[in-house]
Amino acid sequence: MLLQLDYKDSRPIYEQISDGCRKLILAGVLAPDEPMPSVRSMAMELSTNPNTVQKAYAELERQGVIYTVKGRGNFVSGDLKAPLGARKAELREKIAMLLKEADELGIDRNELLEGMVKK
Amino acid sequence: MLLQLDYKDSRPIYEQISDGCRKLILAGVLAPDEPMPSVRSMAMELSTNPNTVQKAYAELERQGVIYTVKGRGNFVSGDLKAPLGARKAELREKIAMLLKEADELGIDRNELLEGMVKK
Amino acid sequence: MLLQLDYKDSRPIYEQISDGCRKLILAGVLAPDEPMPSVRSMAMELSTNPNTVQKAYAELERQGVIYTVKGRGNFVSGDLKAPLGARKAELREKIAMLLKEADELGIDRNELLEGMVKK
Amino acid sequence: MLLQLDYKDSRPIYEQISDGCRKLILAGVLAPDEPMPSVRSMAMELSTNPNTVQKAYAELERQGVIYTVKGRGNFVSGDLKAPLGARKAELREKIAMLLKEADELGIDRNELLEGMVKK
DNA sequence: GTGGTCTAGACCACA
DNA sequence: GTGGTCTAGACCACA
Repeated sequence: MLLQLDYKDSRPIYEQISDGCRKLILAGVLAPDEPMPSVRSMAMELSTNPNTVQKAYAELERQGVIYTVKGRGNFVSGDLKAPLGARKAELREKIAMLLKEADELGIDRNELLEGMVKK
Repeated sequence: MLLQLDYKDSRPIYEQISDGCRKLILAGVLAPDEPMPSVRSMAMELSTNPNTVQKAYAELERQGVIYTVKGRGNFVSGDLKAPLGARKAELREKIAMLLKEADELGIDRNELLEGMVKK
Repeated sequence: MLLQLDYKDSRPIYEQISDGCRKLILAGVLAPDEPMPSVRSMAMELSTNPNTVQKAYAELERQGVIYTVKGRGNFVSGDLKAPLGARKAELREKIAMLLKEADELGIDRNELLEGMVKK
Repeated sequence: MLLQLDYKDSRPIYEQISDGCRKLILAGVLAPDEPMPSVRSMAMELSTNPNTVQKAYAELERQGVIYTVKGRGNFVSGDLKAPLGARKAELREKIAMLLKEADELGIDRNELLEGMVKK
């Protein structure tokens, strides 16, 4: 796995793990039905506690990004349309809030996005 | 003050207060050198702990948005150019990160910003 | 609180707690915006670990039955329509599955429900 | 066999197998004294662990649904009255519990069963 | 081997 | 005071 924990990050460790995995999975780096690293092995790799990884995986399962088979492990979800759509909606909402604040500060949206988006 | 606390907001109370005040001040709703509501009165108004308002004000002072005069209270900064510029840079950086994630998920930037920005 | 843990129950403790609380709340025993017992106090009362109660409360928050205010505690949700509706749908689905199995075994639905429902 | 495992099902694999087989047998799809698929072949067919199928068969034997002849295999019970009656009682009890919860939530039983039972 | 639950206890941010 | 995170470690069911 290509995950890197950052102790300066304000997000808790379990969230860095779930966010990182979700990103990799939704980006297609991990294929559907492929097994995730086991809770224990990922904990070893990241030098963290298995409970912390478990919490991250539980969140991913809740989001529909992975599924758990008892006694066998965790696997990348077969259908990622829903979680991908959900994430897209989240990104849109976050950007909308930031742009709204810019409006209130009198900052022009196009100026704020200068160089970030092709017109 | 036109502040409204939202307990479903994931941000802690003190941050909602400092974010809200900064927004109002940078948007020009509160004029430079005007006095801020006292810590006590704002705590009363928001039904929250004075320590919490204190923490919010400390953050605003750190950002240069307000200044404190011992024994007299807190006042809106006379020169808001620096904090306004800093906030603008923050907004840009946050949006950039969100757009980068969208790229990685294969979401087109223009599609993501659909209806949020005039072309 | 009127909660009783049952160690013979196959459900894990945290689920007994969340199920029990949800039942009490949705039944109207606890009023909206009333504070839940603190994580620590409920753990004491049930002679269980605070982490276990926390897990139960996290589940209730996810279901929209309670909301958490950092540093203040957990409170009964103000609007219980959604979780009540969700629970009703769950009950319907469970009953439907049981009735479907009865059909397959050749058991008449009306006979199975004998004495449980007024015609 | 017409069994289908569902990894999204919350029941463990062995229980899905025993539930599924019991359903087929009690519904008359498999005739009394007919041989069950061997543990090995069913494990192959379901791509699961033989231990898991073994556990499912043990459960079915305990319930009187099948019987085991050492060295020869597992066979559908000759007399299914007892297990059928037991299952019916189980279904009744489960439904009764769900209806009781509905009562406590103020949901009308007839409304909950809407469309599921002829009056 | 796998994940799931639970405990005891520490430490933190927040109000 | 409150909840949130994390660790270390035990024990269990399941495959």
